[in-house]
Amino acid sequence: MVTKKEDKKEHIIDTAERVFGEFGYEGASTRLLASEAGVNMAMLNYYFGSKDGLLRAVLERRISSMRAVLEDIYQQPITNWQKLERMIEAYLNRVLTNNCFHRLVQRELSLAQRHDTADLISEHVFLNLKVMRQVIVDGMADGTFREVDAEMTIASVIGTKYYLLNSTDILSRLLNADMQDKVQLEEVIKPRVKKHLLSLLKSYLLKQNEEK
Amino acid sequence: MVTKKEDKKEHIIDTAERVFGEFGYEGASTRLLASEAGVNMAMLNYYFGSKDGLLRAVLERRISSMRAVLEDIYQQPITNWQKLERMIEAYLNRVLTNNCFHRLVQRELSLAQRHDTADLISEHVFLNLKVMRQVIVDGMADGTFREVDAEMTIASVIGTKYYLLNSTDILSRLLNADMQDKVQLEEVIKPRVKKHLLSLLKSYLLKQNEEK
DNA sequence: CAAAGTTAATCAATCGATTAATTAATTAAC
DNA sequence: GTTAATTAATTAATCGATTGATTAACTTTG
Repeated sequence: MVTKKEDKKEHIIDTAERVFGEFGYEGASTRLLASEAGVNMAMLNYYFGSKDGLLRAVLERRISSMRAVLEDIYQQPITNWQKLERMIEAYLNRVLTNNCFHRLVQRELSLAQRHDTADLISEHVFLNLKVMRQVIVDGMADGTFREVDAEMTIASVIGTKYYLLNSTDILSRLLNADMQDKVQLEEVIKPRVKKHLLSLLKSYLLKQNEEK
Repeated sequence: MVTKKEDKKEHIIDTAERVFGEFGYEGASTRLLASEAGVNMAMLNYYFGSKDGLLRAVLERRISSMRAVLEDIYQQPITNWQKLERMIEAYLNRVLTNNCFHRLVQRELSLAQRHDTADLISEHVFLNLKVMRQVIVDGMADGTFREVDAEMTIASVIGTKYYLLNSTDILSRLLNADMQDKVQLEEVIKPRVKKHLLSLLKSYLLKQNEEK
């Protein structure tokens, strides 16, 4: 039964995603990874070859799907503002739901001395950013958006989300909400970020933001 | 001669700040830290007690001064917009210049399983954010700012800088500039971020942003 | 009974930390 | 001032613990 083996692999990857996210790559020992997943330590090497292979498996599982979503939105026959709206919403859902994963990604990217895996992510993330930038560039070209620094605007959008994600502790205090709590995150924080980002971008990008 | 000893300690802290920033806390071994600083490994424990003590020394050196700067700006007899302007400029100068340090701080804060030192930073950063938030709250109270989500607005400002700092590699490609290069960072990136953030906040916060 | 899956035991390497011995710097004695 | 005594600074060697990885034996599966 292939299913059972694949289920086990999936379970290990699930666990590793969380443990890597909580402890960092260096901080998560193979023994910890194994015991958290409830398997023998040797199984990690049996399935993934090495600790690095496990990290790669964690990354590759999620890495490509995000761009597919963005590309799909980009192709839709809607206004550039609507595209931006949907992209932000899609990104927000991804990032805040699979928060362990995105924390892991962000942390590994921030290391100057990186693993080979970092380049793997780097390329994919870069392409994601380019799609989002293109929407802003298109919007400026067709005259619906003001002339802004497209790249920096993207950086502000993504930066807001990553900051929320990676400084959970501090922001929980500032926002008066427990961001560790999945329910609060989903029902309070997420709508709040969404509203904020859209309102921020609306007043910055859209020319006709006086009438409403 | 006390100076010589203190110079040596300072040199070790300087080096540790960079190495921790590049490799992460777990990734930077005591042997590496020592050899990069050009001292015997035992000297680290002699001066700082432990690896953790060295990290604490790195953090404590910079941690308190930022708030002093912000508090000073907050007390000045200027408009809230001007306060915000100056705070952003001050923050930007700090963060982009001592980038290794701020990368280190952010990375340690993003770990769910943290060192005691993380709480030390957490408190200070939180207080910094509160001061900046207060400026926005004040501005809304005196009617010069629109009614916005003050906490989220702060998150966007800090988040922008955070993202620039921690995804250097990707953003260098997106911005078409080498952010590792100190000169370009100082003369190209910094003014560009500054202009972007101020222009973004201006259109979002200030009511009279039509005339100019 | 052959292949895949799983285990406990163990590998060398590296981790942070400490030791005891040595050198340099400071202080005290005269 | 010179020298002896005392403290501080520095070194190489080594500590036990833990790291990622591998082995060989064992169990399950098809």
